[in-house]
Parts: sequence; C-alpha cells; structure tokens
Amino acid sequence: MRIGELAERAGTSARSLRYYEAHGLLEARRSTNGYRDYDEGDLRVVKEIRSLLDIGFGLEETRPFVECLRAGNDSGAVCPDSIAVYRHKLSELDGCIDRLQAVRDRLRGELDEAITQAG
Amino acid sequence: MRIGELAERAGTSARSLRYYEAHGLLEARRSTNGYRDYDEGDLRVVKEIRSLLDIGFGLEETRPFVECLRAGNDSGAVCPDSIAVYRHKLSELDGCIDRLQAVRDRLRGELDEAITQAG
DNA sequence: GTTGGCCCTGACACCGGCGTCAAGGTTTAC
DNA sequence: GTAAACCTTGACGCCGGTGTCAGGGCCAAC
Repeated sequence: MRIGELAERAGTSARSLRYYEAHGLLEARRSTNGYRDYDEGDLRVVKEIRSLLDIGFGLEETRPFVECLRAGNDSGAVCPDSIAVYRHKLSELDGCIDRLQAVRDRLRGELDEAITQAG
Repeated sequence: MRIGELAERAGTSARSLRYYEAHGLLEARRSTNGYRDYDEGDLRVVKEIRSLLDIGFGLEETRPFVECLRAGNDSGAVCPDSIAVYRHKLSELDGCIDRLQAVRDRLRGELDEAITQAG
C-alpha cells in the first residue's frame, strides 16, 4: 500500500510516517515510480509507534518495540530492551505524578489561604 | 538596583527579567545612562513570578498575581482574577494527574503482561 | 489533453521560556 | 589609560512531533 493509505489506516499523517522513516523507525520499499510501498507488517509497526507516542513515550523510546516487532515477535513489548523502557517510563511516570501531587496539594493550600484572606 | 542585582536576588537571570518586561509583567525606570533601575517592589514581583513559574504556571497566568501585587496587596493571590487562575490551574492539575495515573496503571498492566510472556 | 488526486523532497513554522552570542556603550578600579 | 565588569538592543538556537507550503512528477478518468 502507499503512504496515504497506511497513514489513514494507522490513524496518522503521511508527514509523520516520513518523519518516522527519517529517524530509522520505518523502512519502505519503493515502487518503480519512487512511491513508498508498505505491507501489513509496517502497519503493525506504525500502530505500535502511535500507541506508545499517545501514552507519552518519546519517539526514540519506541525504537526497542519496533525492533522487537521486526524480530518476529507477536508483541513489541516482550523483548528485554522494551521491558527496560517500560520500567524506566513507569518510574518516570511515578515521579511525575508525585511531583504533580505535591504541587497540587500546595496549590490547594494556597488557594484556601487566598480565599480566606480575600474574605 | 540594576538588572544584575535584581536577577541574582530573585534567583534568575537578566535575560529572564528582560523577557518579563517585554511581556509587560515588569516595568523599569531608567537611569540617565539608560540602565534599568529597580526597587524592592520589583523584587517582590519577580519573586512572585518565579515561584508561580516553578509550580508550572505559564507566564501569562502570572499576570493577575503581578497586577494584584501592584495594586498594593500584601499577597498577589488575594485578588479575584488570581483566585480564578488558581482554581483553573488546580482543576488542570487534577485532570493531568488523573490522566497520568490512568496511563501509569495501563503501563503497569502491559509491563506485567510483557514480563509474563517474555517468561 | 487536461483535470484532479496521489506522490516526491526540502524547508520553514510552531510553542515557551529562556541561553547565548554579537557589537556596542558606561562605569569603576587600578 | 586601560582592563574588567557591568549594561544596552537584537537576533538566532533549542526541543519534538507535526502542519503546511513550494515546486515538481506520476497516473487514471474524462
């Protein structure tokens, strides 16, 4: 399939697909006319990338998952590198949540105080 | 005092102070040589901006607090507009935390699953 | 043969709060 | 008189993923 169809089926844009390619996450055979030519495996790769990006992964962090898929695994998440990224992201998320929670509580307190003083 | 001293006392950079001024958050008298001249009130304003930025406010969101301080209030937070921004930010934070928490839980589940499958 | 829809590459724009450099003027200390 | 440390304005760079435009080629339908 060509890039437009892949983009639509993966719920993204042709621009993004070229971007992923430029960063070595997606490869494309070329038709004789120079158009990119993709298959179903590429669709799975792009879907994997998209779902990870949606979660908040950076593009680089999706690389182990892509390679894991390419290595023939049913899931991109079962390889050691992918799992390591998962763990890292999880602790990153925990830290982020903790910080936000602390800010939230502090803000809540300051809001209450401001309301009290404003009467 | 001049911009370097204000920056140091407020824990920021001269660049930032000029940036705040360019966005109408800070005004400066000028000495005869053209140098910016600040007083203690300006220091309080900058400190207010800094602490809000540190919490995660955008620069625009600090404006009501600055104006509240300039209006002669002891705290920048006691004016209605400031309180409104506080409320808005609080709900924004709550939403953000909820989303992150959902992502976290999902990630945790996927990690467990990946580990199980990777055996 | 021409219109329209797809594709190509390359490159600028965005957002936000700065860092940092350029090219100059001023003041202080020696 | 000169070095050093301050100040001025103006402008580009960053980060990351993507939108969007420019300028062009390919192909199918009419």
